[in-house]
Amino acid sequence: MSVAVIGYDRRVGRWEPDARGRLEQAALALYGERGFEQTTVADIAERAGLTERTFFRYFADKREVLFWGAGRLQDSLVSAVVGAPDSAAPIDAVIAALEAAGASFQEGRERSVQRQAVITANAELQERELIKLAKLASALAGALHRRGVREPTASLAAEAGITVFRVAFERWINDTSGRDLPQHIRESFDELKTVTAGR
Amino acid sequence: MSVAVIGYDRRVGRWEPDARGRLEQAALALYGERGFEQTTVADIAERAGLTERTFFRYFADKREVLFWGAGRLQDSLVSAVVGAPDSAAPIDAVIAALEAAGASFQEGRERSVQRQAVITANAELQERELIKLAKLASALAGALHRRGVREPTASLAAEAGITVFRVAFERWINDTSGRDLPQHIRESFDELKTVTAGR
DNA sequence: CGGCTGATGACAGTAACTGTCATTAACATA
DNA sequence: TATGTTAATGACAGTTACTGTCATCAGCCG
Repeated sequence: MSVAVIGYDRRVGRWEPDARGRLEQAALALYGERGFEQTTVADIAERAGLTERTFFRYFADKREVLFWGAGRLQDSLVSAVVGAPDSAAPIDAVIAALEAAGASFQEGRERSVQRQAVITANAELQERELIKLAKLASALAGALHRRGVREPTASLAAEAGITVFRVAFERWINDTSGRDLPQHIRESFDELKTVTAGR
Repeated sequence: MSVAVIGYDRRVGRWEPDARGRLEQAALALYGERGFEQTTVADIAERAGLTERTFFRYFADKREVLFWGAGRLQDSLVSAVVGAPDSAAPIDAVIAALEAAGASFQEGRERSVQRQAVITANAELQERELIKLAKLASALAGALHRRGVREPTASLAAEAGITVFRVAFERWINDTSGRDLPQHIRESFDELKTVTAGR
């Protein structure tokens, strides 16, 4: 049994620690090696030294391994928007929050690139990504409501912000010039302003 | 066998005609009655007097029944954008196309309301809707490219247009004032302009 | 009349996900 | 120390979406 082999002596509790982390690591590795569809949950569980059933105790489905981190991102964005200076216009509060969060992506760019390659190669994963972004937009609209912003202004500012982020993120991933994500966000936002400006 | 019962005498070919239409009708009815998850493909096939296997010959998956019409919408939007006057700014070409397409939704508003209720009640269906809209945005960006618009302007104009459409569509669905979809699109677009305008 | 075609059925198979109960080291408490 | 409780996992059966493959057979065409 690999469970017994892998560092049994170091184990404190009854089981090898960090089951969730091991599952995540196994899944990401396999998705990268063979692709998402070609990886079964049984494969992942086996590599992690666990069973399929345990996988589904930690992740709602096979896709969620790649996305459960989105919750933290959402929380930090929401508090940034809520805590923005009263003087900030809705869209500026949103963009500033995205820039700040974008900065923390900077360090793990290579990881983001690989993750995005897995997602881009699979339609199901793109669907999941889109709904996470939609929830993010919805949460940001809620944060704007807390600032006293009304509809449809709040939704449009939040959705426009997410649009800027998506375009900027894609450009950052494919960027060879070394510009960082916050910078791409600023540029895309400026471009959006230009695009929507009446003549 | 219900196949034999349902108008056997009127049948011209070997089988009851319009298998696809019968499957679609059965699926929409069942999704409305019991909800999407509580409906199995076997249920749908049975009501249509066909087998599960045949369902999957017409629809790639259980969700696609609700979305295969999106292809036509996309085609009409793309040709509207391509055929817009040279003088039209990118975003205006997109919004005009959406308004025109939106007008054709007007007649079947009740149908749209019911369909949207089914989608809103199910996360999987929302995912599919989002990816259809994303493809739409991508196609619109492509249409703008054909007008000589460059990146990131094309993507941003297309995505911003889709954002406007989404917000407008939601408001139209929940509207009690009787304003039509094109009008909601105009209003949302104006609001977006205001939101993104620098002070 | 006979051969071909295309829509469908029959059937077996895979894999994602769920429900349920059993197991057992660790821990708490008497 | 004994004993009951808990929490993480395993075992296992079941459902259902979806796929591959081959059989069927009415209608059409030569």
